[in-house]
Amino acid sequence: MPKEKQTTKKQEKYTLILDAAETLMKKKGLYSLNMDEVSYFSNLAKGTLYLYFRSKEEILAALALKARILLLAHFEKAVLNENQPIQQLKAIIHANYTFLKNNPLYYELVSFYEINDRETETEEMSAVILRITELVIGIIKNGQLAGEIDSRIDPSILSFTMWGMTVGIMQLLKVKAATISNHPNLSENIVLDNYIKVFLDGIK
Amino acid sequence: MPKEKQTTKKQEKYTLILDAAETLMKKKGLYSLNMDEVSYFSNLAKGTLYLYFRSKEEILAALALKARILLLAHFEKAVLNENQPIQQLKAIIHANYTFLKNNPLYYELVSFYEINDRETETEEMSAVILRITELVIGIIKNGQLAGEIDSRIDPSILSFTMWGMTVGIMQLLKVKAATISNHPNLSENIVLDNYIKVFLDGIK
Amino acid sequence: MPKEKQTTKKQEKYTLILDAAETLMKKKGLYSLNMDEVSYFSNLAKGTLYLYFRSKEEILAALALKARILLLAHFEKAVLNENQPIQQLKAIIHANYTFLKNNPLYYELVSFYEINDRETETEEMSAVILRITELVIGIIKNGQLAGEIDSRIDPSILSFTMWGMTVGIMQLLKVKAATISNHPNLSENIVLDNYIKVFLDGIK
Amino acid sequence: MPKEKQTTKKQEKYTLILDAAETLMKKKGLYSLNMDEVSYFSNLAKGTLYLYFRSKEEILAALALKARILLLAHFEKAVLNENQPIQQLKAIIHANYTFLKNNPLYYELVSFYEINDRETETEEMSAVILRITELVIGIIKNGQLAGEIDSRIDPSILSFTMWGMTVGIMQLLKVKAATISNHPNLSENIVLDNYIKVFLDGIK
DNA sequence: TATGAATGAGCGTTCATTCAT
DNA sequence: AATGAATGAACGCTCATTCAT
Repeated sequence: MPKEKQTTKKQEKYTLILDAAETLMKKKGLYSLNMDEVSYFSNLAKGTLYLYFRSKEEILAALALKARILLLAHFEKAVLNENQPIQQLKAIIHANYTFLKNNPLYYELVSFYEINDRETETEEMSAVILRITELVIGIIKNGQLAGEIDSRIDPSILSFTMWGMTVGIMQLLKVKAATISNHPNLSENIVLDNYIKVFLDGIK
Repeated sequence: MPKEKQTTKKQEKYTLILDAAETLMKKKGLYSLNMDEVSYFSNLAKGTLYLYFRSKEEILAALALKARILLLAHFEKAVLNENQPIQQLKAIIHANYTFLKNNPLYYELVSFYEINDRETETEEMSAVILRITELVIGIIKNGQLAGEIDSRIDPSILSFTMWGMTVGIMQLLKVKAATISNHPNLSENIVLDNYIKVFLDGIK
Repeated sequence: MPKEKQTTKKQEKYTLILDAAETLMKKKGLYSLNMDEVSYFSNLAKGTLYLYFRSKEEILAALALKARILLLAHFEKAVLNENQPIQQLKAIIHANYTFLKNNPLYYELVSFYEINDRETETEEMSAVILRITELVIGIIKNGQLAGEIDSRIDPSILSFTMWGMTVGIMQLLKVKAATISNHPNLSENIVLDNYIKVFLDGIK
Repeated sequence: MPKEKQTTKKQEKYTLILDAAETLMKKKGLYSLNMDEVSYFSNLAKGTLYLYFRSKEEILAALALKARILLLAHFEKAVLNENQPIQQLKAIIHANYTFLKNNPLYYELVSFYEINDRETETEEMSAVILRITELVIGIIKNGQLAGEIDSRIDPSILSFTMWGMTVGIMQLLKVKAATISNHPNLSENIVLDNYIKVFLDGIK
């Protein structure tokens, strides 16, 4: 069998396992993933899982990577739809929100590794976040050139800050969903828009 | 034995257990707390633990409450040291940061219940968060009266937003501590100050 | 304090405990009785329970005795209402059935000690069963004298047999209640009457 | 390894566990079975037990099923040895008795599920009881055709009644073994024969 | 490469009984 | 006599990982 084919086959199983894990997590949540079920739903023996992933943790990390890549793609697409830097930043925050809404599991995975200091975070994973950061830095620089963003702010620091704030707001929206919907004056969109307003006004 | 003394003794055991749990969590992290070790380190039989707490979860909740109360106290003290609303908000964010630095476990406990929708969150626990919210709302209102904060922003929404953003930034500082310290232009304080600047400029 | 009064008081507590245990068992079943709840519902400290009963088992035994005494009383009353031996036996079986229906817990207690060979069965408890046996023996003898019951059967053996068969039928009615009510031709009364018929025809 | 062999091996372990459980129950009684000891006596890790049985309860159920099947076989064999319906019924009751004597644990298991309404009673288990019922019904019908059993009695009701009475008598013999052997006029056989006589006379 | 049987430490919780006060 | 805090063995069950085949 040619090596390529083998690699393809290997890749297939790898994906198979990841898909099973993902399906299971969507059904039962991030924390109740267990190898027995992954084995069952991937139609692979339990031992086989360990030929593709050194541990359960590694499966999680792989999914987290996938989630980050998807988020990056989401951001890139959102940015392309806009011309003005400010609108692009806005678009990114909105993309973040829709991503959270449409892929709660992926967002949870992203947060999970953002919040907890996992020792398994690989360079590959960090690289994606770096690309997100660079995307944002680029926009900020453009905004500063266009005079729409305060030039005294260091772009990379701002990008960093923006990421932290936005993740914080997203978590708030997720956890306090009930509180928000019960409040008369509140809605998720109002909170989100308020955040965007404060942020954009803050960087002018 | 007078009833008072007994109550004191009971209180002592309660604290003993909580202290043991706290020490253990500081050593091994929030998630690896287990009743066997709590029993061992508190010099109490495992069954005894259940005379003071109905479940392991309740121990966690008690510690989370303690953490929240401490955080509130921290905030109140910080606010008292300042006269101007803007300075007070700044002080709160700084207090949040020093709290995180000095009591990482407590901060983790606060976050834990902020991020995960625990069913065990009691009214008592929510009440503390409410008091924090009200503290902030009060300051915002003062700031609006003094013309230092944009009057068009709803105070309670802003308080909400501020909480989300700040928690997000704190997590960022915690998780990305290594990244930050490696960066040449970055330091935790710079990120923090940048956040504060953006936030305060944003609400002017 | 006169000794009598003390005894009375002692008796009161004894009854208190038994009542609490009974109430609890009615609520949650024979097997889930636990000393914590007995303590709580009797308003007596847990240690106090052990001043009146050497063990939980002893509480069970006391209740089983009470149940047997009540059953005996039930039988005696039933017998008094009839003149003819055959009718009296019939009445006893019916009394057994109504007792089961009205006091399922008591019946369970009676059965419990009939089915399992409890080491705690006291002479007092056996004595009650003996009195039931003797009651039945008396009736059988009368029936034999009256020519209504086959004289060749030894009365005490028959009494023994009758007790076994009846308890068996009662259990059947209890456990197979669902099966019986689903069956088109069956009802508890039909089974009971059939049993009575077979039994009475069998001893003629 | 051929699949057949594996199945055999799997079957062997299943049996191993069941045997360990059985041995333990014979030693210490139905109720004190625990998984630690089953693990120890089967030379299998505790986790392994759960590969073959979903729960402790399932082990009990499996043994109860085994007991029922054995009892049915016992009955069928007893019936084959006789030609006359009345003799066959007699043989069944005797078979019941010898079964109790030879396999007290199995009998306890049969009773256990007869007395307590276990939610785990499977269709397979009910099916065996049904076959016993049908065996008896068939005999009764034959007896009625031959004019040896009262035709006015509904066979299925009678079968039902007979099962209840017989189980009751067996329990009596088991629990009151001591009482019986102490009595001058009594012996287990006398009680049994008396029961059979009453029953058979009753259905004529 | 693939299997899946086997492992066994680990977990949270219960509860009858004891005993110092 | 009365208390109730304290005990600690016991229990059923889970699950990531290993390894002989």
